[in-house]
Parts: sequence; structure tokens; C-alpha cells
Amino acid sequence: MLQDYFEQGDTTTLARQLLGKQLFYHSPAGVLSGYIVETEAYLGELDRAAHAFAGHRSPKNEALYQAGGTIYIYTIYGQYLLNVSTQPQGVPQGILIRGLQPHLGQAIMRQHRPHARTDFELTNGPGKLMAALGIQDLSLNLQNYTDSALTLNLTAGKRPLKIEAASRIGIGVQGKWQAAPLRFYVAHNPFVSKIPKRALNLENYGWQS
DNA sequence: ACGAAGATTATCT
DNA sequence: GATAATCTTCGTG
Repeated sequence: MLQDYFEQGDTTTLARQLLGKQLFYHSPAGVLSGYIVETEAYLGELDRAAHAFAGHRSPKNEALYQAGGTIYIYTIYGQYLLNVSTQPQGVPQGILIRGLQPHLGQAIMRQHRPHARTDFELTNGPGKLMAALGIQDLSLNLQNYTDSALTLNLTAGKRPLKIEAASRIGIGVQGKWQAAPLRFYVAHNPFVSKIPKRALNLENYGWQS
């Protein structure tokens, strides 16, 4: 069961395991899907960079406090960002999904992001992938990945040849929580945000065959 | 009604 | 790498 999956492991391990898993969105325009290629773990009350740091709780981050597998969507600078709540109800940890390799419905994603210069730029960032999916409101927030129009397939997907760990992006803190290697991505995959061009592998995109 | 916050993006150098 | 533009949500009055 999906809830158990997100409540049993530690959040850092779950963030790594999410790489290669398939995300589906049953959108009004048709089924859209992609493989997760980049994630970040946020470790709750102790994590200075987390929305739930020091137990901060409000309607905005309520989803983090709910059961594992709850959808957490919030906005920043007008962008919508997608997360999975981890750990049982009351433990406010989660995983941000930062990069997606399109699988089904790429043409529709292109319609949602007509100005993307390349197909890689359709979904190589947390705000970009939500725009590509066409999710531009909070109606899925606090729902879960089992019942709603957004689902995760945890039993199929691709296997990364190599997983890179790095510090998280865009967090406004200094010190150990800034430096902590809690960002994970599929090495050499072109849908990872801010990856150098020279690091790309356009033959296999970083997946096992 | 207003203001602040903010896990970004696009577009430069 | 730096910078400006960005806009929704929520807390306060």
C-alpha cells in the first residue's frame, strides 16, 4: 500500500528510491506521465530549510503533517511545486519532485509550456513540470497519490545507472542544513534542473537498459 | 484591503 | 552567478 511505503522508510532513502518511479496525472486534456529524475528530502522540525522547521504549521503546509503519500502542493513566486508527504501523520517530512522525464502526453505538455526552448526545458524544474502537467491550483493539495488524479506507480519504472547526491537548491539558509546532501538525481539525465550540458548522456539518459 | 513570504524562472553577464 | 520579474496564499487589521 502506498501509504505504508511512504511511512516505513526514512525520508532520505525514500527520496532516492523515488528516482525512476512513474508519476501519472489524469488531466482534463488526457493522461500525462513521466519518470521522476530529481528529488529533495525535507526532514521536518529539525531541518532549518524545511517548511515545518521548529514545528511551524499553517494551512499552507498542513499536508506535511498528514499521512505518508499525501499530496503537498504550494506556491512560490507564482509557481506551483509538487511534494509527497512522508512519515506517519504528525511527522512533517516530505519530498519535493524537481525533475520529470516525460513519458505519455509530451505534446500536451508542450502546449502547456509553449515557450520552452527545448523539450528538455519542458519539465527540468519543479515549477516547470507542474506547468507542463497543467496543474496550476491547489485543488489536489491534501489529497493522496492513491485516490486522486495524481498517482504514483511504485512497482514499475526505470532504474538509474547512478544516483548523484548534492545540496538542495534555492533554500535560504546557511550552515549544515544548506550543505546537507539531500538532493538526489539521476546522473547524466537531461531533465535534471541546473545540470551542466557536458554532464548529459543523450544515449541512455542515465538509465539502465 | 494590504503586506509579507517565498523549496522559482528566464535572461542576462 | 547575478539579477529582476514573478503571483498566489495566508495572516493581520
